[in-house]
Amino acid sequence: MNFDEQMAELERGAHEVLLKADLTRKLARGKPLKVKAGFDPTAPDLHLGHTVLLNKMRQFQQLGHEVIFLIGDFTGLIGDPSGRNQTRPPLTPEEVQANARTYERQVFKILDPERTRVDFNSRWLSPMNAADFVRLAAHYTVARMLERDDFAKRYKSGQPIAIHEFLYPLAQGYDSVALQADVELGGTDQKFNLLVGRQLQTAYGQEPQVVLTMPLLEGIDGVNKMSKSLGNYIGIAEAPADMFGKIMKISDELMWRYFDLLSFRPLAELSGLKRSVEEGRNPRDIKLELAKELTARFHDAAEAQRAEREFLARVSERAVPTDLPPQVLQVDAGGIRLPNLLKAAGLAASTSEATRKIAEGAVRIDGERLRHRALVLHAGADLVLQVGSRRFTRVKLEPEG
RNA sequence: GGAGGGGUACCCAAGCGGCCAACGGGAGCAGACUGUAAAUCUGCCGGCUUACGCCUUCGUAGGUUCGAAUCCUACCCCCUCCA
Repeated sequence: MNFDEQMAELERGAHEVLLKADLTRKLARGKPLKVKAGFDPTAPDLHLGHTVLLNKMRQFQQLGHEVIFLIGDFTGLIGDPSGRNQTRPPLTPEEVQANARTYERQVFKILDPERTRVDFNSRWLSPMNAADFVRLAAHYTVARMLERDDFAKRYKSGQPIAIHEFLYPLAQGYDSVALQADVELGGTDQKFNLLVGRQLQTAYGQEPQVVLTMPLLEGIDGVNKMSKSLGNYIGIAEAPADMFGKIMKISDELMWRYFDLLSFRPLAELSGLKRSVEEGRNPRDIKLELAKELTARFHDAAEAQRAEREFLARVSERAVPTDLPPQVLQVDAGGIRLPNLLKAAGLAASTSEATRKIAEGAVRIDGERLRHRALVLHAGADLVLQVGSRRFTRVKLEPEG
């Protein structure tokens, strides 16, 4: 890969590169760069949104650079002011370690463990004393701090800004100093913090890092950024069938966004796919490719194949899945009424909801629609229950006792 | 420290003695449509009940009343303004 191709690859999908000239210069030296990205210590449950950044880190690795996966266990104590999350309960060292292990398990599906250094910023921030912090704070001005969007807004509208909130960008910026980072990656919402790093590095006599921001991935609703609390996420630890199904559920438009930010396919191939849809190819087939690629990444190719087959059978041909693990439920001699069974099987939150779903025609038994709410099932039955088109479960009824 | 405003279901938000399980919007779920979706239209959206009805819910605890989310008292919490 020549130099220009390398630059193009690194800029792919990026929202901004500051300064590009710095990156060019650093790369031109031909030495591996130290590439840093910070992660919150509290949320080890990664979803596809997080992987946008990881994918970029992976690219750097593939080009031979050193990636530092930095867990912000110290900054986690402060809490990034941009979030509305107020004061967080401090994590114990044991919790931080446990979360770190969870991270590693998930992250190495994308990153190369050989070329990843996992570090914790408490390593250099905890030993700092008050005087050290005063010296650090002296390198930045209030005026510059107030340039930050949310600070500016709050200041203007008279909303409180706690002093300690200023420490977050400073501490994060100091991480770059401590690591002597060449590049820091982050979401667009991190831009300010990343730039503080540049400033502080200069103040500490270092060459400033390159800041590369990645866009925030929209969740499966296609509107809000992907987040667990909004429930519009696809977790990377989800079962193949769930992951596949969720990806297939996104809109055609959003699909291209996912291709850009999540797929490892070369740009040329993507434009080929786009063209083929414009020429009349069914977008569904392209979406299947995306679902397969991502499912294979977090599981494996065989599982992805299987998920695809099941998806096609279930959704396109409306078939009932064949090899569901049965749930065994005990019923007494009088049997169990359908709404209660749906609740017991976990397909409805309450019998009231189950009753409604039956009335709506959403409930099927062995693929057959059923509108009879008073139906009673007895021990010995072995059937597949279904609510809507996607939720299935197989139950076996056994006599009580 | 003083003055005022407010806490309603997953979220926003009406209601201000009975017609309130509580308007409306969003989210969600389902049905129709489809290319799987999206968009659109329709329905549902507290729990229990073989449907007759019953039970719990409007910050918390009491009270007034035949009857309260709505009135009274105390308490808790949030916000705004002034100092």
